[in-house]
Amino acid sequence: MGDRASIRDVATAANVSIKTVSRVVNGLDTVAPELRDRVQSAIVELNYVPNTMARSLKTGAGNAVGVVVDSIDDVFFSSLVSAVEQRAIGLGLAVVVCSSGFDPQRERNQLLRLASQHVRGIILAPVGEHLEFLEPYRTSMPVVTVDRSLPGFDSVTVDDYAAARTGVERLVASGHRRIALIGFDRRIQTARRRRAAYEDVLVEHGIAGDAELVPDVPLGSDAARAALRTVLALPEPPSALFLSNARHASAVISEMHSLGRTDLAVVSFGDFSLADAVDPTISCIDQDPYSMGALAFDRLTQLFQNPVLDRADLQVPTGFVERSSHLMRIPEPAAQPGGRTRKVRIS
Amino acid sequence: MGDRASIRDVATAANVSIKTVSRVVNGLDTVAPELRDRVQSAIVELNYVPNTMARSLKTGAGNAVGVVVDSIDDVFFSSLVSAVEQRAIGLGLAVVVCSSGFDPQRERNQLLRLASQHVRGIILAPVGEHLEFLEPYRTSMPVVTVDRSLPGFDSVTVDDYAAARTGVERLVASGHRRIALIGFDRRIQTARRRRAAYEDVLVEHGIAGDAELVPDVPLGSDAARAALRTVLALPEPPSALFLSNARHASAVISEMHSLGRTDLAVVSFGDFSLADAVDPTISCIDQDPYSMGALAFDRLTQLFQNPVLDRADLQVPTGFVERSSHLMRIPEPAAQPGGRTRKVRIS
DNA sequence: TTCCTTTCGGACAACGTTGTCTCGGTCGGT
DNA sequence: ACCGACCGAGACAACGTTGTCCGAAAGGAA
Repeated sequence: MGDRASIRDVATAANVSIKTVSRVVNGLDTVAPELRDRVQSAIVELNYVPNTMARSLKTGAGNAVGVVVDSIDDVFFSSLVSAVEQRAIGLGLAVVVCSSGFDPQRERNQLLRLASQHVRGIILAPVGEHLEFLEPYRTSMPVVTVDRSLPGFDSVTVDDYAAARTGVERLVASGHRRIALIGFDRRIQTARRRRAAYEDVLVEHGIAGDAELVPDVPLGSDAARAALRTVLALPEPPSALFLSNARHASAVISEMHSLGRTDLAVVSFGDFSLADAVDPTISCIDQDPYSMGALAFDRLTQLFQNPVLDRADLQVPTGFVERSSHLMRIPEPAAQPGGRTRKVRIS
Repeated sequence: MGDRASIRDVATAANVSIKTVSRVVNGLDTVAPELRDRVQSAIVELNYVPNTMARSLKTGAGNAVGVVVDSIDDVFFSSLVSAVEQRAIGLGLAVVVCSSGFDPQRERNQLLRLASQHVRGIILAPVGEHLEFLEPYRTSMPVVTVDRSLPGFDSVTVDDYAAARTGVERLVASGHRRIALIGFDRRIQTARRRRAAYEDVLVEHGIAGDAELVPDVPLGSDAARAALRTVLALPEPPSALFLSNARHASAVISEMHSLGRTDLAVVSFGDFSLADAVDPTISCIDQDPYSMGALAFDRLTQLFQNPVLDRADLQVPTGFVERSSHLMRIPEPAAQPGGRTRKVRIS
């Protein structure tokens, strides 16, 4: 009662050998119907559940996959994790979630902890650049990176460069020449790629770049809000925003509204809820985190079956969710300093 | 190389006994410095990580906690899970997340699976009413419910009734007498409590109830959108909405905007991002899911130390985030059918 | 009836770890 | 110098499970 029933208890209760119970539980071998019934009723009577840890210890194969992301409390990653978990259920695998908090040291701890748990494999949004310490475990514990790639690892990403180009080009097509990039963090690979796309598009259109329009935005929504205020306070403020990061988009939009600056053209990298309800509605590059999670998990299961597969960099196509914000016009040259909200009726 | 190093490999490499390695790894007993160094260099050389499963098997104590929620892809639960994970890191515990998908059968499977994994304890947003099958495991695996309570289990909730009363009273105070409740699902305990509060407030103010203003809303954002359209199509449509569920709030707000019906007064049970950016800004009852997760985890750790603690029902205080939507006035009696947006300037 | 084959149950070891026990060695005290 | 006490290290068993092997029983054929 106090302690849990083990296979041994079931065996004595059913008056059979331990091995017979094991056979019944796993259903692999044939057992006489009479005995099978005895065993099964003993199982329900004793509320026996096989000890997965002992089983995994014996068989060597774990029964869980690990997921390491920046934070679970992030629309992008929670959707991704959700996809992984849905898929994992089908294979009877548990999902262990860990957050790296964007700290390479913590990421390392989490990964080693997952290794010690003998997880079957890992889905990782990498932070650190140096994951060589994983090498000894890679054969028994494949790793697939998501959102960001890492040399030597399978990855599931989007074409950041191309998608970001699309977004910036939409803004340029609406006539904007002062476009701020909010969400840049040099530590993040995707942020660097998106910035490169941003700068290339500007150059191709003969628009002068301005480093002040690309503030460094570390984690946290406060930083994004501050970044918005900073660029708006510039002598030559931007007329458009390219939000390179879904994590910060809500905060920036919220700050725009509280400042009454809804006259800015906006494109967000990453869709988010209510993007279609704020005024103006926010045009987004859709990353489809759910598909990314599902694809990463599928790739992981392929690696389970064949660990020496050639590396693959899988890309999930992005979409452009056409709403209205990217069409916002440029204000007249004689802009009122510190002017109030200016709304533009769209088509 | 192919297989992972075990404590035995370390022992032979360092030329000591297995037990000595164990002592070094756990740092419990004193080991001669010379031997300790030998062992430690063997550990780094072989990339040894102790096998947590074997350890747990031997010691009997698991090293993970399970979390079972409706869905991880839900702002409320992802925030809650995030809090649990943050806390768990500090104790070196892994977090296994499972979604019940609001299916009692699936919830049962997940719980039994967690039992078979010998998790240390479980944080559960209960769906099913009958969890007696957990009884045999409760002493070795405490359970704390969150968001919803269950007879016989510790719980962390909010005072749904009182909080919902506050919300509905705000709407009544603004003069509304036709208030729709969107988000009701009879299967959900909190939904029932919030509905009770809603009805009590109406009765106390002499307002006639109308079952048509309380459509049944099953899961999924489509259902919430449909429910909104249904109540708005009523002969006597509501002038105010009480959104009893954060999960559906975004969908309803989005639908309001796409229908151009931003003239409705709104109070949402549960805050969400951009509630302060849509027009009108949405007044919310704040449930503080992060605190709920943290508190549930803390309670769980108390139960680890003392499994026979008296049951406790912990309540996290709610706040009312005063924005503007609950102040929306009633349209004049001569309402224009299908009228366009009507904005009301607030104080 | 006897032998062979088939079929199914059980004893045993092992997965990697830790708790218990014991033993050898060393140090200090008298 | 001898004895006792203490401390550090190793042998052994066990956690719950499964894989391997073997033996026993039963059934069919000659």
